Amino acid sequence: MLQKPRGTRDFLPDEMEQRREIEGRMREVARRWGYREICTPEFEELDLFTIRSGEGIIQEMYVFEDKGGRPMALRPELTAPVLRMYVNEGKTLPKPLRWYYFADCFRYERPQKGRYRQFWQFGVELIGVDSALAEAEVIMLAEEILSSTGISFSIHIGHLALVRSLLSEIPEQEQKRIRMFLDKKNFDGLSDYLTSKGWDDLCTSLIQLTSCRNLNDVFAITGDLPEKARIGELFSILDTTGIPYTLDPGIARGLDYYTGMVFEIFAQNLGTENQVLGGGTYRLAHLFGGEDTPSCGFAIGFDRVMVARGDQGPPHQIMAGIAYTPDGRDWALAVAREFRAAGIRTEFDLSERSLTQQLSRLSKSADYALIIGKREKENSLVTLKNLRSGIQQELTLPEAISEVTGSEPR
RNA sequence: GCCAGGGUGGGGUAGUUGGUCAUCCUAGGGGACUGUGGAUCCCCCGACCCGGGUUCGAGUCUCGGCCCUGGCCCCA
Repeated sequence: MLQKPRGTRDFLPDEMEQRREIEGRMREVARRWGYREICTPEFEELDLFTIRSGEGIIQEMYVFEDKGGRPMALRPELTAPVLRMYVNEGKTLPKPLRWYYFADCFRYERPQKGRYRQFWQFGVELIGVDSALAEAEVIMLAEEILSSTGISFSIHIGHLALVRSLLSEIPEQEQKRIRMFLDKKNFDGLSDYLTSKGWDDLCTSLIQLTSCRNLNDVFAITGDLPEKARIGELFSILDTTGIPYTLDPGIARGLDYYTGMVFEIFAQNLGTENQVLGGGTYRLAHLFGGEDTPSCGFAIGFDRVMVARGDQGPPHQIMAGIAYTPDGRDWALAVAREFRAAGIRTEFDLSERSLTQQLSRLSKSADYALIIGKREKENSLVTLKNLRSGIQQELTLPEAISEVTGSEPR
C-alpha cells in the first residue's frame, strides 16, 4: 500500500475543523489590527533562500530543477519570500505595510513532536517603520493572536545590542559561536570556549547579563549604548500596556539579519520543540535588490499551537437530516433546498431505506430530523423532530427554519 | 546525520519455549424493521509494515529497509 511521504499528515474532518477554527481566530485578530493577507508562491528560485542563509541549508530543503533546468526550492519559511515580494511589488505602497500570511512550508528534517516536513506558519511583517512603537505593536499583536487560540505561553524578549556590546572586541565568527552558547544557556560550554580563547574575563559578565531580568541590571553591565534610549522606550511601552513578558538578553535567534529586538514565545504542553513563535526587527530587503528597509515581524508555528491545545473536538455545528418516504421525495428535495438557503447544514438521505433506518442513522449525527412523507407533501408542511429532546411537531417551512436557526449548539 | 523504543483488520488489543482455521473490543456494511431514532439479536467485511536469512515450519528468532513515537544535532 502507498504511504504518505514521511513527515506529512492527512487531516480528517474532525481535525480540519479545529484547525480552521484556530486559523480563523488568528486571521480575525490580525484583521482587527489592520494587517491584510498576502500570498507568495509555494516554490521560489533557490537563490532566494541561499543568498541569506548560505549553501548549507540546501540539504534542509526540498530542492529541484524545473523543466528549464532552473534551481528551485519549496519555501522553507515565508519572511524571505514576503520581502522578495515587497521589493518586487510593494516599494511604492504607502508605508508602513501591515501584512500577514497563513501558508505551508517545507523542510527536509527529522520529524519530531510538533515538527513536520510540511508545516503551516501564520506570520506578520510590519515593513517600513523603525521604532520602539512598531516593535511593541508586533509583540502585542503576537500576544493577542496566541491568546485567542487558548494556549498557555510565555513571552521572552531580548535585544541583540546587549550581548553585542560586550563582544565588540571579538571577531564576528567567534561572536556567533558565543551567541549560540548563550542562546542555549550552555554556560559550561561557554566557559570552556572562552577559556580556550583566553577571554576568561568575559564569561562572568556574559552569564550575568543573560541572567538579568530587568533593564537597570542590564545597563549596569553593558554601560551606555547607542540603543539604550530605544530599548528603554520599548520596554516602557510594554510595561504601560501590562503585557506579561520576561526580559531575556540571551536570545540570539539563528539568523544574521536580525538587527535589534528579538523575541520568542514558548508554549507549555509541548516536548523539546516548545517554541511556538519567533520574530524580531530585521533588515532583509537590500539583500534582494531593494532599498535598505527596516522591518519587524514574527512567525507562529501553527502545528505546534495545535499540539499545545490538544484535541478539543471539532466546534459543533447544528445539523439537520432529511428522512422521507418515496411519496415525499420531491417535497423533501424542496425542503432541503430551503434549509440550505437559510444557512443550515442539511444532509439528504441517500439510502432510500425505511424511515426507521433513516432515523436510526440520523440519530447518531444530526440534531434535527425532518420527516417528510405523503401527508407533509399534501399539506406543504414538514415534521420537525428534535433528536435530543424527542419532541416533534408539524410546522410550515418558515417555522421549521426559524426553530432550527434559533437553537443553540449543544 | 545520530540514539532509544515501537509497527497484528479503519481505531484499540491478545498471541506461551517457533507448531491447528491468529483473540477480543470497537468502528464500518447488511438484515430482523417500507411513517418514527439511540436498545437487542444475527450476518458480513477486514490485519501479522516490506524484503532477505535460519527452520520441516516464522506474527514470534536474525539481518537490512521503510514508517511511527520520543530524544540528540539543527532549527530560517
